[in-house]
Amino acid sequence: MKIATWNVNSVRTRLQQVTDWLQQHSVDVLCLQETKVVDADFPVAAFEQIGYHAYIYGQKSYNGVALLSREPLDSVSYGFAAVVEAEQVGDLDEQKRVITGVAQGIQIVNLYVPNGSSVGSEKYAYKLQWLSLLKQYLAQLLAENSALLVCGDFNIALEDRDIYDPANKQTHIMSSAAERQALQQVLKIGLKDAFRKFTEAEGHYSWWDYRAAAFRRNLGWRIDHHYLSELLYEQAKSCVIDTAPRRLEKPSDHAPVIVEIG
DNA sequence: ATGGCCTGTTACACAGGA
Repeated sequence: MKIATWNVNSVRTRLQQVTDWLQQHSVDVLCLQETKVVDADFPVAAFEQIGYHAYIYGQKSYNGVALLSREPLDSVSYGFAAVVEAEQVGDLDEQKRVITGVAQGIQIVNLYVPNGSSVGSEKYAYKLQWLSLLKQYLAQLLAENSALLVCGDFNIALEDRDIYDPANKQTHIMSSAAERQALQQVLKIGLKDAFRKFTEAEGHYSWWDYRAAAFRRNLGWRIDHHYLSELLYEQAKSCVIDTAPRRLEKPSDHAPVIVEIG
């Protein structure tokens, strides 16, 4: 079973690229982030025409996540509040960043973690608070299903080898100590990085800034991840970043990451 | 040293991204 994650930076702008990619790769489930569209305007038909069911959770202009699946998914739910007590969630579901569903028994969680803007900002505090709630949310899901896959755009590079230049990591968003610690706390419930099961080397990234010819120079960050529960980690067969779509005209700034289970 | 680009909005610059 193949599951992919891809921050497409607007599903409408990237529609042709995403449908082309699906037809070339025929993954079982594709998790999209930054769809940037309200549900009524999501291009559902374009995906149904190529054999995918679409489960969408969007908002106007910003954020937005979706699950595209060859087979219908079971138990699809939207936001933290489907799992965690409402008083714990507070306003953290206002931005549409969390969707989950079950495919062939695997609980697939698709996340768009807040960017955080800059270290010490209000958005940064929001990001850390959001990650704290995420831990509760995932712990509860894992207690109900030991086959848990958590993927998406985490906006965090966990290790220095995940960054082209870690020189300013402490002050840079996506690599500060507090962000890394917050994500480590989440992973402590029993999740492991699928990519690092197969690849130890540095220089593998999933996001490159549009500016300064960053992709051509491979000045990137690995911030899009597949985290697997122990059960699935043992079954993982491969995990690769597909840089081909990043080379196209008008690409997303992120590349898709594909994991194969069982 | 800085910022460089891209998307969506009811826009004709801005916020937000990372």
